[in-house]
Amino acid sequence: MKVTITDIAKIAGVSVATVSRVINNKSKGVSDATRERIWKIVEENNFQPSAIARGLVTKQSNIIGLLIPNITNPYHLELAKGVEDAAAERGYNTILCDGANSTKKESSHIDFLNDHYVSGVVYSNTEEISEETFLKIKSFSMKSVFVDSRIAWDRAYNINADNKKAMKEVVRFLYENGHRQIAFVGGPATTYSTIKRFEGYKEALDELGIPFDDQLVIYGDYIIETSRERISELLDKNINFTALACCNDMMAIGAYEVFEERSLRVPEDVSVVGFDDIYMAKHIRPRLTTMRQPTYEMGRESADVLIDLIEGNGNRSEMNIRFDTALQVRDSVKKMINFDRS
Amino acid sequence: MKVTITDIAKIAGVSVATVSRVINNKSKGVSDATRERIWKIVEENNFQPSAIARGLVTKQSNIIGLLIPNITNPYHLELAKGVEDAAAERGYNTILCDGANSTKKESSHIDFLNDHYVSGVVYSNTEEISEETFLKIKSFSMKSVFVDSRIAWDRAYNINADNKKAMKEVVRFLYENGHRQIAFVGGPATTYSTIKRFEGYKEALDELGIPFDDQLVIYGDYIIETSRERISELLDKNINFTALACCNDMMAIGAYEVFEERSLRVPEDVSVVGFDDIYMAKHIRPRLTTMRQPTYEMGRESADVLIDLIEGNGNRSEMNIRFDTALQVRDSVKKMINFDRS
DNA sequence: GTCGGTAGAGTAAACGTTTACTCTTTGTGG
DNA sequence: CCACAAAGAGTAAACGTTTACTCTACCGAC
Repeated sequence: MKVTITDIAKIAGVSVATVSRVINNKSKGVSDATRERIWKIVEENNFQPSAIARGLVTKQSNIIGLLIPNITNPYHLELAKGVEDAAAERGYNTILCDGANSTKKESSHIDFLNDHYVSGVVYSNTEEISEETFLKIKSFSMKSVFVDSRIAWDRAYNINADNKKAMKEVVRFLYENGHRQIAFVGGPATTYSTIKRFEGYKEALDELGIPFDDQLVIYGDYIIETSRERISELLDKNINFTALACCNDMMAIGAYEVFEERSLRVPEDVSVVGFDDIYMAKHIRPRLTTMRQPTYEMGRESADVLIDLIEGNGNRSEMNIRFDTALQVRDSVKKMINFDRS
Repeated sequence: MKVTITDIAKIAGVSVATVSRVINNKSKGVSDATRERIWKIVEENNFQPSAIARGLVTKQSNIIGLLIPNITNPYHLELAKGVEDAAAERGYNTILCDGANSTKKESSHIDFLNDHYVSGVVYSNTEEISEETFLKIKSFSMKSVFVDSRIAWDRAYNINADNKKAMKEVVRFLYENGHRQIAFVGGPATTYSTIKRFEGYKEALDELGIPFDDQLVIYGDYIIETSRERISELLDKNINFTALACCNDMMAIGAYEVFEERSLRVPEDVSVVGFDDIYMAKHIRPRLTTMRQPTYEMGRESADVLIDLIEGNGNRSEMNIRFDTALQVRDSVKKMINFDRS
């Protein structure tokens, strides 16, 4: 049988209220002597207050939720680690929910979190969030922070990498290495990160005086398989390009595979740049040149912002937090002889 | 304000008990007419019973926990997906806890799960579990299932691949391809899976008449980095070997990298076999030949066994469940000219 | 016509906390 | 020495369910 606060009170010969005050570190209402005595008894009996009972009255749980679209993408995992670590440091537990790109699952996860009085939730890359789900989020009392998204809601904090700037940098880098025909491999076209990165791509092209060719723009799904399909199709159309700017590393891996099947060498025949810098990027061959996002840090920041919000000490004026990225130059881009340079 | 069972009762003009009977699908005590009427009201107001309040009285949560040592290993993720899917199908939610190889974290996770009346937990590969933690597990009322472990406890269900047989097969395969000097790259030497695989390695050697050389046995940590170190050391000692039998794919990836640094080609100069068949195994180059575990299925089975246990309909006589593995032959093993064959 | 059984429904306790309110004792300033 | 504040501690309601027990009405068998 589990030991309860009543048991402790009985042993100590005090009321439950006093025990409650002690274990919650309320500064008032109990003498130092009693306090110490109770702590001792608590420890001797290793009493753990029931999170459930407490939750029932406080309507708080010291739990935050984290909703990610797809657990198999290492990017989200690193984010999750960041969220978890930062939350743990502040005394919160994290419940990881894998939305698995399914609206139904997503919705049921949110219900679950709400039922359990989860104090807040971090939504990652949930661009495709359904109207119904969003209504729920708004009506529930859980605080919300959005990563890799841009939610038009005055109570939504948004945390993103500086996607536009990052992709501009990728294109410039490619340009400086002599590439002029650069294809853009996006995630879903409705996704905030992809939209922003496309803007960067286009803007860089403009600034560099490279004509935009919409045949060089394809959209995948942030996963290997669809990337393979799209790139195969691109190849089938016999459109010339010397480099690929991918919106994440998984799609770059897909590209590697297609090129291998077609006996095209990376980077000799075609250059590839990824995005994210997942763990695997430096372990595949050739090592992937990629735009590193501070994923772990972004996760940490998300949790911090969320918990500030929950605890009401959030006087953050800026609701859109942006992180800088950094290009990791490795072996997947060929330095071409650049005829344009004077 | 959240709508409660009392609200529903008021609207329907019945007692809360009746509403409770309806939403819990109790077969007795309420007429069909009333039942229908209440369901309608429940849906109109989209009432969700508070999991917290319910948990307080039932001491049940319809949640299971999953404790894994290291979330960055894709193997555990696949397991997690299996657990989650199977649990979801039976109406349970899963809380994923990343032990991060830390006893302290592990212990606090268990407390957390217990506090929340989690009905049961799946422990994955927690060989290094501390005495204290184990005492906790035993004393708590949560049901337990262990994957990739072998816990000596009469109430512990153990779920494993047939590790010994699997590793024998790996060695035989290598032998058949002409390899005679086969190094064994284990995880932590105390780990059940590594112990069993080592047994298989040794037994295969015996049966094939290959003398055992303990210099060819090294132990890593199931992660890339330590594998690199250990294999570097092995190479430094100038001990001859033509093939590596690794206890997981991550360590095989580590091997690839060391060999590359030393300008050794896989498989021309040295062959590598992995274990697990993680997602990445077919995406690295050369494609990794590896012993596939039905990881996802094992996750599903774990959840199923656990929930049977929880719901008390578990008349499983066999407490040790074993899964078969299957060798995935790809490109990392060289077929040597085999002088031994007649 | 009475008795017993049963279906439908209500009553209230219980789960383990937190917390607003109350009570008692002690200390302090004038 | 009195009035009053403050510190220490207790009382009991509340949180939203489930469930054992009770009650009523109706029906059928004898």
